[in-house]
Amino acid sequence: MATRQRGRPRSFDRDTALEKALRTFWEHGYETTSIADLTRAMGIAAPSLYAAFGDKKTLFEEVVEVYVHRYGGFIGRALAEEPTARGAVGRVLREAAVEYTEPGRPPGCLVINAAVNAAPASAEVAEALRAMREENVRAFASRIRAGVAAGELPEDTDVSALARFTAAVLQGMSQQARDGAGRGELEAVADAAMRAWPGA
Amino acid sequence: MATRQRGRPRSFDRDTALEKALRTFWEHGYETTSIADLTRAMGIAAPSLYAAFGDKKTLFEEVVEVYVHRYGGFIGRALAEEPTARGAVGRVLREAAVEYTEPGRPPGCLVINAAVNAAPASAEVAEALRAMREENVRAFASRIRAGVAAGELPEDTDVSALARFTAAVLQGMSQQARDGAGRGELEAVADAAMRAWPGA
DNA sequence: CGCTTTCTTGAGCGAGCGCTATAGAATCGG
DNA sequence: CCGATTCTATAGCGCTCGCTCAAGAAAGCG
Repeated sequence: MATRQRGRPRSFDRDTALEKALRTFWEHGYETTSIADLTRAMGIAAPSLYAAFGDKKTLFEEVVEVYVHRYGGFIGRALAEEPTARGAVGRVLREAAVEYTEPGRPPGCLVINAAVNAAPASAEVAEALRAMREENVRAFASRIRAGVAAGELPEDTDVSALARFTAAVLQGMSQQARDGAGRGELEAVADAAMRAWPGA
Repeated sequence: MATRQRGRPRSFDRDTALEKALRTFWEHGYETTSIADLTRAMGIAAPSLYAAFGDKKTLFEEVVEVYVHRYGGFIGRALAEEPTARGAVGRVLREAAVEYTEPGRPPGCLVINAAVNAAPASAEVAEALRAMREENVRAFASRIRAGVAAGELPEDTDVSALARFTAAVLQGMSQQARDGAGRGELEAVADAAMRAWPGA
């Protein structure tokens, strides 16, 4: 069919505007980004924003979806592609040092930092990000457990402790990045963390 | 002298009200705590708050001062009292696991978590907390450097990397605590972190 | 008892919040 | 061209924000 669109066409590019919103939320967080901040960054007026993206919470949810796909994929790739658990987690941390300090982007991780301070009205958003962080812990644990099963790591390895430690380091690196730490400093943190692994 | 106070006496206890404000800021953060939240928690009306504590930013500064003295002292004590750098940092992390999950308190650390998401209007407050975190990194580095000088740690120890790693773990532990991690889980993170030390 | 001083209370300021009603502009099918 | 449709732009809704004015209450001093 390809029935042509009726009515007045949209005067802005939806993906471009969404990316602008993403950057704004990434830099300032969910609650501290106002609709006025968004419309300014996106170059559109409020009614256009609401027509194209729904309300603030819905827009943020779409932003998170895009963020995870476009900027958070390195974690899943490292865990899936590296042959050893140690290599996988080491690559996650070292790549995080790069990702979190990439020039031309807000520093740190949106999922980690965008809803740390949330009023009760934003509890759902904060909880959604918290669940994603918890899911990361589970992914680390799953990969480490596979490493134990494969004989790569000792049988008595405390899998969940190592997974939670990895997540804590990642979160610490993200805040350090926001506090101004550079790529080299974060890489040193990542290397230090890997020395905590069994048989280092 | 002891000139008695003239005029109507204050109807609330200043220290008690300040502690209530401290808990509220600790739990919800600087920007996401409103004056209405504070007056409700402190049990006083807005003009009384402003007369006794100044504006919101000034009140927060006093809250931070009390917080550091009352709840943040364990870091300085551990660094000063332990005979070795390794023992000092290990004690900081293990005590943090306890402090950050103490029942009857908001989880995590106010200095680490209260101003992660800050609008430009609160930039000064966010920067003040950032400076305190940076000061912590320097304190860790100083103690570790002393350990190297004392021959406790190898000459080629990367002092600033180990210091920044410690700070990152501490910050990660604080966020994990806010995300619901228990004392035991955080202690496991602390123990894991200490295995990253030279000669572990 | 006044008089002064200090605090409390209630009301409300201007500004910004998330969000939307309304009217006009731009494109379609016919 | 006409009407239907879908977007944009202005303006403003009710609400909350940080903060303060004005009036009254409670204390000490003479």
